[in-house]
Amino acid sequence: MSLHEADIHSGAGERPAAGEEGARGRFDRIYHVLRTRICLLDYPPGSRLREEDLADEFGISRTPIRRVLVRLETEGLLRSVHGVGTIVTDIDVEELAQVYQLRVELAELIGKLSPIAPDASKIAAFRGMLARCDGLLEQPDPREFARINMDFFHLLNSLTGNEPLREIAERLYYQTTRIWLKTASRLSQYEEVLQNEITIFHREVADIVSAVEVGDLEAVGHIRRSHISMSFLRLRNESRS
Amino acid sequence: MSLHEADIHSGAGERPAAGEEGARGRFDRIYHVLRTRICLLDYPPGSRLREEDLADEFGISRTPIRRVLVRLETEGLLRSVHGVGTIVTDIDVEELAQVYQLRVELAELIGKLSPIAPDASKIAAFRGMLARCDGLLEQPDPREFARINMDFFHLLNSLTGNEPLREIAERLYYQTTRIWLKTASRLSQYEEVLQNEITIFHREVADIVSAVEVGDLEAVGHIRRSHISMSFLRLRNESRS
DNA sequence: TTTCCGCTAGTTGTGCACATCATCATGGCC
DNA sequence: GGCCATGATGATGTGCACAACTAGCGGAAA
Repeated sequence: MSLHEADIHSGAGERPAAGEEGARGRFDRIYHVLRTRICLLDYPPGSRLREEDLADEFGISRTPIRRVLVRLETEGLLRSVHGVGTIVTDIDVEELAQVYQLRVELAELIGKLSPIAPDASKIAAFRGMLARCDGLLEQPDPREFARINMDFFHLLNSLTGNEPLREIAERLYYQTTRIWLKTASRLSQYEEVLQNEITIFHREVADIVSAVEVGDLEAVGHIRRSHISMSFLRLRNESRS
Repeated sequence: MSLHEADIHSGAGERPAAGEEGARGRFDRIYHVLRTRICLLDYPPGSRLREEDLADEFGISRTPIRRVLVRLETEGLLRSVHGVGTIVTDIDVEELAQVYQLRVELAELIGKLSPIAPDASKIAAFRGMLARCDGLLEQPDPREFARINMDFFHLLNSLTGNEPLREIAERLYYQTTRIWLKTASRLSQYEEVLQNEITIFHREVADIVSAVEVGDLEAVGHIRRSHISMSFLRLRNESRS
């Protein structure tokens, strides 16, 4: 039944052979590239993605590109309209309130459902994240901030062994993460807000690293929960001003 | 923004025109049909779905069918392998333990996140569900049991206004609902188990209807939570015997 | 001047032919 | 007699041409 076992054949690799990649690997690669572009606002909300352009860029035809776009559409990041185009969904703070509510609840579950006790290398990864935050604090940059935030999320997500939970938390994260860059870039006191946000994020990372070091994953969940909640409230207040 | 409003034009409908359906409507229709077939074991685990057969059945080509299959694959109900076919995923009680854990937690959230106070028609729908359970109790049938269970889930899901939660809960539900029919059909004491399970389900519905009638949606969540949890434990015990 | 009709350009959706891949049967070689 | 190679077969994946559809522009009529 299980087709998952790696086939150990005789000579040259018939499988993805180190350098190559199968159809599934290419799908994942393009999917992640496009998702990152959307969340870093390389494709701003409302902009159009021409299927043929993407096909040319990745050196394939429209067909496999469409698979990726369909996936991104089900995730809520795109919307394809017949005869019009494939446009990046616009997002609004109020519309994301429900997603944030759900993320708050799920954050706590990460420390409760099948928690994975972090080993030495994982703890090292957390400390490395803290170091990146130090650098960010000295040299603030919104794009780099978004990237670190993303990497930190994946690291946190790896603390639970519950795969469905990981998948869902990831999906919700990518539905909401754009909103900060979008609203912040339109604020007048942009520099101040960025610096402030980075400072708060640095504290969150420091707190969580402390909790990880002593192996208290439930505490990680609580810290994370409160920070997601507060982050949303700040966002809401800023967008109303 | 909202394209959801029904267009009230002059004469003959330019939109889906009552009888017709757009590409998106057809997608949903076929998607639901196939999902139901999978969950009712019309397509048993391990069986193969030929894209061309499906294309012929629905009177279209392989292309739009593939969209549906890709979706069902991301939901975890199918698995397409190049050169082999698209096969219905096989499921195992132990593998679903994590999904059940998550469903247990989410069940409680339905009563907490943006609960919708049920109006008269909704309460009537719940009572109708109870009536269907009465009928089922007198004339046990596994397939009908699965159908009622499905409808009851959707009714419960409509009690929360949190759309992301509804979507996720639905996805997890359809990942797990097949397992009961599959394991039960292989038991020796099939009739007894079915009768017992229906009796318990009838109690659950009665309890929840009572809670809905007094408008206590948090209680609904708690009842639902405990029943999902116990249902999984029974399943696990039965499959081990 | 304004409004409405229709045309054109451009995009996604669909159908079909072919490429790619895995499985299985078959036959020759050791 | 057993084993490996090889081709036939049938499935999904890909590329391409065309259909369906929308938005915008332009011109003619009221």
